[in-house]
Amino acid sequence: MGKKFYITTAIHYVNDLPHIGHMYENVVADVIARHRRRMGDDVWFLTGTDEHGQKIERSAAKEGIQPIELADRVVANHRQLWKTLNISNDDFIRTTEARHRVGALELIRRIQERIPDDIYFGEHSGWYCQNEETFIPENQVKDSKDTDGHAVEWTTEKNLFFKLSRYTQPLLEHYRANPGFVYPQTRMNEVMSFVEQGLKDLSISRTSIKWGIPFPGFPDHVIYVWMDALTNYVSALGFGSGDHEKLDRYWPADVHLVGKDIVRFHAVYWPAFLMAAGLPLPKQVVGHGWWLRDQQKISKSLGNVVRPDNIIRDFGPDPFRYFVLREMVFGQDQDYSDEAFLARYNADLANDLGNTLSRAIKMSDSYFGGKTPPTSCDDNELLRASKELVPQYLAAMDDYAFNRALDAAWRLLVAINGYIVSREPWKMFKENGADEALSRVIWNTLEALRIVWVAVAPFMPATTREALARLGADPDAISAGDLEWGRLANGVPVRVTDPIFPRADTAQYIGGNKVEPVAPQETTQAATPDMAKISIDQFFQTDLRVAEVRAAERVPKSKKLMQLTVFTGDEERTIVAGIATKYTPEELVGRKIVIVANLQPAKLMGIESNGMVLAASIDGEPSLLSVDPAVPAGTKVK
RNA sequence: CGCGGGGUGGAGCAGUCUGGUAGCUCGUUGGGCUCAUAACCCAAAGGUCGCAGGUUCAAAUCCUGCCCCCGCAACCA
Repeated sequence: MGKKFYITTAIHYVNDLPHIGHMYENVVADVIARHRRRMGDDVWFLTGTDEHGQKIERSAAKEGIQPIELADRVVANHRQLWKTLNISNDDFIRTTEARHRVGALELIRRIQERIPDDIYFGEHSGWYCQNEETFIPENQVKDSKDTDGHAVEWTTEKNLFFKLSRYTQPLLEHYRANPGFVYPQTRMNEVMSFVEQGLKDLSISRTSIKWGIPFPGFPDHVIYVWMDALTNYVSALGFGSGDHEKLDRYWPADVHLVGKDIVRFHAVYWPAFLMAAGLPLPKQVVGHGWWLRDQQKISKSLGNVVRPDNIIRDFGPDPFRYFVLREMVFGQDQDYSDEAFLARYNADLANDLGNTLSRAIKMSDSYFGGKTPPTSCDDNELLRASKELVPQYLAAMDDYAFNRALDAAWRLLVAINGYIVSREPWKMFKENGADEALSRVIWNTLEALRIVWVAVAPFMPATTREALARLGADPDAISAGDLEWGRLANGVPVRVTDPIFPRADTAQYIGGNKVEPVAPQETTQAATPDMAKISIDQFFQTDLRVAEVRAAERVPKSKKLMQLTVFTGDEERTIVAGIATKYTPEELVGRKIVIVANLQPAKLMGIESNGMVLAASIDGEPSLLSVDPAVPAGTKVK
């Protein structure tokens, strides 16, 4: 066995089905794993699921089932998807498994044993929502209410804390000594500037959540998020179990592959925990970018979640795997669309890779009786091209620059097509039959193509097997050595059959099969039938009035806010409204609008707002309600 | 001075770390080929690489300043 290589994805949260972002992460990890394996490494590839916490608890309660039942169901989906996508993980860890609980408890025990005051009982204060039984982040609290309108109160809870502050310097030293610890570089910079500001101690338990691992010695507390979730990377190797064979072999991890949003937790919290427990740190945290939809972040709340199930169903896993790795510059964000997929599918896979396979095999089949040509060739332009491009390909793979790696392979493909046209084998055959010169030309074509497919193998494992078999090559010969020139045997059968990537009719496909992402749910359109009906008395509690805008100015530094001075018939008052994206101060002054006059005052960007202007909102674009200019200010609206 | 990403031919993007003829896909135009999946090959048109300075023999690439766009965060009572 070669040197060990341990790679992990983040564990995915089971409150929902996986979307393209999860798929991408696991495919990237899989490509790296497959590549390392064939380079001779002893690879261990871990993925899994994060299953504890409030959201699961609540979703399960909503369905009237136990959290574990919900988790089991969603996990089955995850596992099925990874199977469908041909993800070659060696293990799958669930945070609800006994082995994980054992590992998490062991981590805490080791920290307590080594540095007793690194975990201490202290106070955590914040806005607590009774209804949701949780602390609400400061930025989601307005007027003692959270975003769902539930009352919150400033609460102090006694919690277990981890003395993260102590690790500010050790972490910085580690970063300086290991500049490649976080990749790409921009993420490293972010992490460093975050840590340089000084770290605060971390709350690592909750009493408000029941669905979790009980904190040792504090039966009312469960281990909170990161102290629980991050431990999966060692608990999956048997940490704390007594059987440390895998742990000894594979830890520390070579790569933690995660989304850029959680790089911080993997590059700060996790190494700090490990330092405290006296365990070696992972070698590298690699942050990938996000798939966007129409330039927007994909999120459940926006309702624009992309699940390219139709693409995978209709084209199989390999084209999808190819697409996400070819299209995205590793580390950056990238927009997803079915159209972009189809464009690449047709151009790269059908026209280039697939069609070249067809034409090469067909020629060998007709000229050489269904077999590869009898004569090889060890000096020609395709050989030289492959000698130049294969090292570029390998270097790009090492840099996680998958787009460049694939580009190198495709340049060889372009060379092959150019070579075919320049030699005109069909003419050679017509003039001189299947002579040695023709044999060399066709063999070169097949051999170069074989190398292209070997290069593509980690990306499209299933299709590669098929293609190599058609070429008369060994379907399993995809190791690094198989990228070398000269391995295709003479006189072995080739297989002419249907196109390996049939062209897709883009217009037809988009028209017929496209699954549009769910339209954003506009909160202002929430007039659903199940919305509780109110009495007319309740309605009249709202004091709606016509008001005249006397003055308007943008709130400095604010994108949306406009400060209005309005006349309500008896007084002037200040209202701050989020309409600056649509209206200019000039067009507002003098306008008659409708306001809610008896609203509690609120401060927005430091300005007190007394009331609310009414506006219809389309995709966040406000359109003010207005009345006939003749209606005097102060008129009641009902 | 909140954090980050981006501005490269009509569209979408590489290239920027490690300066040295500006590249890919799609689209457009003309030609070639008929082995192949209306595929493939060649050629052409089309770019002041956001702007302005600077460093350099040489800048898309390095430095400084500025402008614009997009996320996140902070505010759409």
